[in-house]
Amino acid sequence: MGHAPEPRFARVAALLADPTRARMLALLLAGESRTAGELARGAGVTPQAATSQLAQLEDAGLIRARKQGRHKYFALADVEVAHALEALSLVAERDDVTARWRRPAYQPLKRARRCYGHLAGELGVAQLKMLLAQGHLRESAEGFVPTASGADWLRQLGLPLPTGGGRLAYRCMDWSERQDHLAGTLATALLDHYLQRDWLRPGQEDRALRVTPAGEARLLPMLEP
Amino acid sequence: MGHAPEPRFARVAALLADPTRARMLALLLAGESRTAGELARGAGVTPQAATSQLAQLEDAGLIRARKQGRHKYFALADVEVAHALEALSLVAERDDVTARWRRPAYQPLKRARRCYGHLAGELGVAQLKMLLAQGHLRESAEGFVPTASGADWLRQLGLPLPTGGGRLAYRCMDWSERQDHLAGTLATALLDHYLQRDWLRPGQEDRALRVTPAGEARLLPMLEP
DNA sequence: GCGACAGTTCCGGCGACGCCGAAACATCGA
DNA sequence: TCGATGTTTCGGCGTCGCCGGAACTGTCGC
Repeated sequence: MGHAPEPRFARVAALLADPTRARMLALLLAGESRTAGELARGAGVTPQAATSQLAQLEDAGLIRARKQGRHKYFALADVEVAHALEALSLVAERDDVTARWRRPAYQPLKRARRCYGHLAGELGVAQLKMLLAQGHLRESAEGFVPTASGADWLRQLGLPLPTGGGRLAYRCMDWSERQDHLAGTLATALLDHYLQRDWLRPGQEDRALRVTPAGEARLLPMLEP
Repeated sequence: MGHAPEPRFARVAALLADPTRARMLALLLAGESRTAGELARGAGVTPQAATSQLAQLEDAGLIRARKQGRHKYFALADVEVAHALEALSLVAERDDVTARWRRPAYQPLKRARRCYGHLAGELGVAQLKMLLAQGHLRESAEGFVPTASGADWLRQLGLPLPTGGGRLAYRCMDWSERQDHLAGTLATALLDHYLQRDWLRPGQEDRALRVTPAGEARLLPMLEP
């Protein structure tokens, strides 16, 4: 035999399989750049080990590096890598979703978290539901487009409509809620806005987002009917 | 430190990382059930090795087994596993798509192949384009719904509208064409129809589908404007 | 029942890969 | 220029998991 070539996806999977690399990627999945040292600490390994793993991820094109002074900042290469990680997570969490997410340690993560720059978790799902229920977004061929009332809503929020840089808005499967949330440049702009207003505050160690008191006052009424 | 748990997706990735398991999954990605022996031969390993790997995949819930006499038939567990494999492939092929698919050995695979039961490759993309261009499908909240003309077209083909058993029709990214093709129970029914009419013929060793002369006469004019 | 075939289990060997310690290299602040 | 901090290179060790040989269980055909 021996005529069967190894499927290409196996190479990528091997890179995601190592716990250290996986932890680093999970950190980067929040959408922010991190330095090599941060990633090393976050993954619980020495800087040498981190260098080695990060080099492999970069060689394979899964992450991109940017040197700045004596720091080296890393980020996911593109949205397709993020999608692959989400798709794998969806399978990995498939079995015992309910049991897993009930554990106290995971409550914040289930509540709200970042998914490659946009909002995910219960809040992310609620946001998309609200935007559709209020008629602020309309389904289109390639995702969503804002309606007139949606443009109003954004203007009232003080947020210009993002231009360029990828698809504006589309569905993204949420692997804790198993429903769709909003992705795209619009979703990213919205989350940035919430963070700037300090309605949500990022955690240090993971992708979780805490709802601040100001956020409770402004965000929750906005999202819940 | 040491507070960081290993992301769950790493476990799944580890299962997809081994070349033997990856080859087996690639075979199953065509959507048909295969026996353990077939998978062993297809992966180029002894039956003992195959048993071990298949057991791991089954324990993790990536594949499902059904015993029948002295044979054991395996299939992917569900569509989410297929999606994860596709998403990984999309990343894996990202770099050198054009170069890779130009190689003669991959031409049939690029031309037409099965993707978890539905048609993919150039033909799959063409099929979706035709259905949309002719107005046979209309975009909806959860995917596509057939229009009146679409129902006519199906009736003319001698194909009843599939009922139940998952979403009817939706987009699925094609990783050789980097465009969408049609997925869902309707897409599966269409491919089954083409295979029954012997317009397409499955390969033995991989997911490729060869276009028969009858298929050239009936299928190509149908799909190309 | 008896051989042939499909699939399974146990076990020893081996290869691959990630980790760390030590030391070098690069950059920043004073 | 000098020390401090961030990142890289190298060598050696430990571990994990895949593979194939041999032997066993269950099923089919006669």
